Amino acid sequence: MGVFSKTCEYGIRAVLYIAHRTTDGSRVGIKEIAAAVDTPESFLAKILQDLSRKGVIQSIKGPNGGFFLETPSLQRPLADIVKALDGDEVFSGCGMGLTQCSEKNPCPLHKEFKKVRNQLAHMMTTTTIGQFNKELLKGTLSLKK
Amino acid sequence: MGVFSKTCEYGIRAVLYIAHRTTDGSRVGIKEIAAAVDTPESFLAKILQDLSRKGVIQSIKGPNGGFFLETPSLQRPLADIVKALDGDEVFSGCGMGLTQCSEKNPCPLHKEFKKVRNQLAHMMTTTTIGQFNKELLKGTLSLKK
DNA sequence: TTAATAAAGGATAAAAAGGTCTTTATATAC
DNA sequence: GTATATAAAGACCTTTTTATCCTTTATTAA
Repeated sequence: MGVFSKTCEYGIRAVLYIAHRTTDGSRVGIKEIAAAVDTPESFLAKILQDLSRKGVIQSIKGPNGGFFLETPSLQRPLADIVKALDGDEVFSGCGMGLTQCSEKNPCPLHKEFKKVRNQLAHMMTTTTIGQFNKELLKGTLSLKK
Repeated sequence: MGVFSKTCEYGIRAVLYIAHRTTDGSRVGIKEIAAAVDTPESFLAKILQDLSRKGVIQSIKGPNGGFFLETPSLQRPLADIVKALDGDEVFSGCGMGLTQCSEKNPCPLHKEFKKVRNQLAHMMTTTTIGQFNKELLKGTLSLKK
């Protein structure tokens, strides 16, 4: 088990792919996306459908349709993808699974785990969906395997 | 989904409980442990059985038997519990699920995610199983709910 | 208006995680 | 030895996650 679910891993990869492939208002189809980020096509379709319903990405049906990102969407943090797919437990939950864990009623790991959580949250909220576009176009960053 | 699996969350809580309850060579039974850390009893039994087989904790059957920790076990890092139950993907895996992700073939998050991972790994390898015993005895730290 | 295209939606299946129960093995006390 | 207490082991069951497939709906273009 990684930090994020498979659903979320696939989602992040797909959204970053869509971001750098559609800067010009064009759209990209599920087949191409799934191949490019190496995920099961119909499972990814469900995930993108979900992200589209939640407004993280945009989509249009029919010929020349597909998935794309409106310009403002490129400024959104990656954390939005995670929250949409996995919820925000990973950013706020107790490391040992205690629901009542807090400053007043801390678990043994509370203080230290909070630092890690916060660093993860900070990283995912300051990183935007669009910020890797140049490097993805250059091919210096990978989205598959 | 949190950072660790339920199995692992339960395991950590149980081991810390055993640690502070058995410093004098005594043992503690599954019933008491499960109640104290608020987990399903027979599921926790499986988890402790696994940790015992792997040498993270010790156990003895029969009357006055139960789970306990040999003195050296108290010095082991919490990371050992995580590795035994969840493997070490959480400490070393790619944030986006790429198996080939590396310095030479990095995913977009590689550099930043590595910092988070390393902080988590550092925290869990420098924290020992026995280090919370005093506070647990005092009752200033919580292991349930 | 029709045909083609592509995502949305729904039903289902397979695999993994989470959880329960019963039996067996082992240690202790009498 | 016998009875008893306790963890180990194994067989199950349930829920969630991961995954597939088929039908419907929306859009476009001819």
